[in-house]
Amino acid sequence: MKGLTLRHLRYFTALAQQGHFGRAAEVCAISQPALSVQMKELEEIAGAPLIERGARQIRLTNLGVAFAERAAGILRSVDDLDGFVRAAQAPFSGVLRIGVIPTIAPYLLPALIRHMGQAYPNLDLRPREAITQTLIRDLGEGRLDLAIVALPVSESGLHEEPLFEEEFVLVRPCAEANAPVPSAEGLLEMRLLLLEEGHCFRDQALAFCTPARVGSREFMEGSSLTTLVQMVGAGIGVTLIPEMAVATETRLADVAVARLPAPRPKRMIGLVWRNSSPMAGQYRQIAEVLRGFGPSAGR
Amino acid sequence: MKGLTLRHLRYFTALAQQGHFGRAAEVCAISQPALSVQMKELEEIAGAPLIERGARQIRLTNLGVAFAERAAGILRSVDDLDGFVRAAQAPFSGVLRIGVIPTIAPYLLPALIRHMGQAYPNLDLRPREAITQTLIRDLGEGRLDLAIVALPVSESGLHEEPLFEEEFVLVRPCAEANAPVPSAEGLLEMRLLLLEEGHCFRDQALAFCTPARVGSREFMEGSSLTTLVQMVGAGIGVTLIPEMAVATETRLADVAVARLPAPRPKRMIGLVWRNSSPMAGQYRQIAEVLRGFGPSAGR
DNA sequence: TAAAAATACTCCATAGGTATTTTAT
DNA sequence: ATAAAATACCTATGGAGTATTTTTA
Repeated sequence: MKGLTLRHLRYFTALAQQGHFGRAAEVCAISQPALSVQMKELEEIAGAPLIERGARQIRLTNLGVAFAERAAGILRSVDDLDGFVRAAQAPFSGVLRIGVIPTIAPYLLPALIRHMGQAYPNLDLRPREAITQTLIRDLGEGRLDLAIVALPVSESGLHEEPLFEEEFVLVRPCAEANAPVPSAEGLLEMRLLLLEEGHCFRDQALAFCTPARVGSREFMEGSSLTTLVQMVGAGIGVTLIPEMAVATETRLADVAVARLPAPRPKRMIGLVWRNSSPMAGQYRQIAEVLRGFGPSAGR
Repeated sequence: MKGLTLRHLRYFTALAQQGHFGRAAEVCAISQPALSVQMKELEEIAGAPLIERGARQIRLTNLGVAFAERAAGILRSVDDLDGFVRAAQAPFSGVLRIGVIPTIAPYLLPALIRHMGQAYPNLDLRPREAITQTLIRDLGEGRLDLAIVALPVSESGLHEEPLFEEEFVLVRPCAEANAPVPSAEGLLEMRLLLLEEGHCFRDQALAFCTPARVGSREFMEGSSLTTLVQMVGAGIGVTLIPEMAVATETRLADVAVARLPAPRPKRMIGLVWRNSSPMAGQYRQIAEVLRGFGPSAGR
């Protein structure tokens, strides 16, 4: 069918419906000769007679009738594209693959999923939890649309949209609840429990202590904040956790939470996308929604 | 989707596969700028971003991916049209609606259907039995492709293709088997059994007797040749039947068959189609096949 | 700086218009 | 003679080419 165009099909289906070149041409808003030429061309392309031409009236051949049905089906699919795009184009609709770091995901995602599911039933939200490195790589390679991580990521080609700042708090065994809050240097004297390598929060917590030279000291490591807090509850040491994790993690643990002295440790949480993405406008709207879920909301 | 063309979809699916304007353009056998312009136009028509443009590589948006899938489906349907037409175009294939008069159908159709079904398995033969008047009307109005009737029909717009001549024979009770064969005039002295009004064969049989002035005589009437022959067997009268009916109708009846004296009554059986039909070539081939089923074959 | 897409322009193929002829009833 | 489609011819839109600029990594 080399050279076949949708125009041919549109005109032909009109002709099939009207059974008359003049009227069909009118329907197509073209002149009768123009339609005549196009139909002749169509039969040439198809390599088969589709139209039975009589002087007073025309009619389709059996093949023409079948062809017209198929053509109508194709045109329907084409016209459906329009509605399809419009539906997908509606804000907060379609697939949205979003990655979140493990020290945010458990505290943000439940509320986010609940909220988005109710507010935007046409949005197919697909969250994933992974460490920053993985998220950034997947984002860059197109396997994610958005990532919620701690800024900065400083990856070329990615846009960073700040969402909110999040402070870190000290978690101690209950027994020490009334002891004075240690300084950054003092923290290193205690047994500090940290997340395992790869988690950005590990580095962020360590950064707070760095002024006092971390050196080669050994720390207990855990693979989740829950683990760390439970270990603190067992009296094994102390740890830092981000503000948003407090409500969830300290509920069932025998621990005390204390704000640290200035300069308080904190991190900036942000939304990241490829700056080549044409959906930036929508992503900014999503950022606005996310700001409503930040720790400032609870303070 | 005003202005959308198959070209847009073809180029876009190529771009989706290649992920690179230059290579996609090469695949499409056009220049890179040409592709670029078309894709920009496509996004304009779609009213949504489909392509995420980066400096080193491009990638489709989520919508673009979904769009490409749909586009590919449409293109597949379009390309299928080709094979569809080719299959339908093969000689002796597709639907063939053929009408046959009742005094031919029972004797011709079984053999015809058997033969065509074996020889042309792709032919969807749809036979119908009706009187000439009905067949001609349906043929003219496009509800039939072909009709097998007695010629001439002399209907404007219809082509008449003669197939074979068919003589009429006299059917008498067995008891009269050795009586001399009556002349046309003699027939009228006997009780002549005829088909009911509407059957062309009734008129054809009467025409044979007309020289002797049929007048207002009363005839017994039957609705099928089988009925007439059975009545003859019961001694009620005599009748004329067409040559092709002899084998079938006289097998189980107690009757004798005799050829009539010259000028022997006969009729020309022909194949009829709209002379506006572009399938005339194929119909002529079918006429050739039908000639093999005529009475001359059995003589 | 280099690779890739977008833009600018030019040309030509072709869709479509008007006028006319052909065809079949 | 008439209605309808085909043909002839002309115009203008737009698809595609080449050359060039812009962009971003």
